Amino acid sequence: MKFQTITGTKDILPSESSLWQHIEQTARSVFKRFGYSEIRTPVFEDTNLFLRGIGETTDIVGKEMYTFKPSAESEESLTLRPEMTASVMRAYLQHSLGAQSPVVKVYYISELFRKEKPQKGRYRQFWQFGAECIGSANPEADAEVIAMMMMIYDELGIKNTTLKLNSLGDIETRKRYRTILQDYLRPHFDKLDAVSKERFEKNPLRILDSKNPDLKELIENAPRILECLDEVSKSHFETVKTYLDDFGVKYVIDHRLVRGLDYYSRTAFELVSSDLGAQDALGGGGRYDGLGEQLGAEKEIPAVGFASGIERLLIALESAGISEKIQPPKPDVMLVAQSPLARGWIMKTAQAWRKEGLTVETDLLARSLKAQMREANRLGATFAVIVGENELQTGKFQLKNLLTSEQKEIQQEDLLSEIKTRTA
RNA sequence: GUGAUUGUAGCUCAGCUGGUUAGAGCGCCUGAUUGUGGCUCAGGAGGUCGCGGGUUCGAGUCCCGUCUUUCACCCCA
Repeated sequence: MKFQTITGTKDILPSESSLWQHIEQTARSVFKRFGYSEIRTPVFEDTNLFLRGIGETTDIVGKEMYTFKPSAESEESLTLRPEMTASVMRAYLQHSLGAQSPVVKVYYISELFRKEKPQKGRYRQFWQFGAECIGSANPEADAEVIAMMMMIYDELGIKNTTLKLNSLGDIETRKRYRTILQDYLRPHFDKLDAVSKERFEKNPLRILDSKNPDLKELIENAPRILECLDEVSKSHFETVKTYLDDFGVKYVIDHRLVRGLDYYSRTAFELVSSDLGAQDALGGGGRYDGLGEQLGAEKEIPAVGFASGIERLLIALESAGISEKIQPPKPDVMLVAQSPLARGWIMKTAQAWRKEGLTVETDLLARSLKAQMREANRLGATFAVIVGENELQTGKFQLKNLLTSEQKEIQQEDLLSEIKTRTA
């Protein structure tokens, strides 16, 4: 029996981890500059958290959750987290984070679990980085979150993206618009496809999202939610757009952008890339003022956030030719031993130099000098030091620069400082 | 869940209508006169042809099942 990864899961191998670290470091760096702190929550939660938070009619909750009982006789139901926002809000409420500071700004880099059929840019265990800004109802928060997300992509060098922007208004607006949309669609009901007919009652806004080309014209001519906005949402949206203009963040208004999770209100946004195939969303987010109350808060808790798929970002980095430029770190020096006695010396010296901060390689296979040199070259070491009986007796060492092929004789006591200055 | 698609050395792939010990490139290892890498040359290791059945004198090649890969629908990051 050969073991292998479960369908929809992936190993991140040593050859790829540099790229992952590069993405994570870039994200952390931007988050830090915006004053966001990291939050880490458990990978599993009470199933009800997601039922309440995400919405029971959504596909995520309806058919994509990994739900299990901690033991056969237990009443409890647990679920591997399919997204982070509900967990973050749960932590915010549980620890009364809002009582300590009026605005709580957190980010995460986490793995999530959804039992979907895998395809390009979609896995059953996948990674997201994202941020939540909790406590401000003002458009400044929306603008900042969007700008922060865009800055990460910008610093990673991602081009060919489109930022889509829309506003869903407040809850009243959505209710009102829902009726308006249904009234518009009702005379055309027979023309709708099966999926859209299904959505007509349950979630008519999703019909706008349909990829069916036959419905294109119908959807184009549908009444737009932006024209139905309440006054507060309208001016909120205008202010968000003004800030984005000021920041130089480019966007397009997309009337069809209706985010899938129930808790969104007002601002909704999505960053799409043409490099990605059918799953074209690199990241997305929006305002979710209603979530806190859904999870049991006494009053409305205004909040806005975004989430980005790391595997999808990887695809975009790949097609932009950026991923190949991120190389794994290379050793400063390879210590090459020519005899058993020399091997003892290089082991001790390697240990000492590593404490000094150098990246030092040695051959663990006791191979020939030639093989050790080959290894040094393969690893991309800057220097090789060849250590044999002569060196140990005379205290004079051959320091070879593998990048230039220059070799010179150095006194033992000067080796470390020479290598340090030349690799700094 | 539905519909397609893939599966041969570590990697990328050949293998014609079923026929003797399954190949290439890259990578890996060793060597090219005894203490020196990268290029070149020579040699070498490495494969239950996803797995299980079946057809056949004979299957990597045909059939069935199963798992897996990839892509799309659905949905989403």
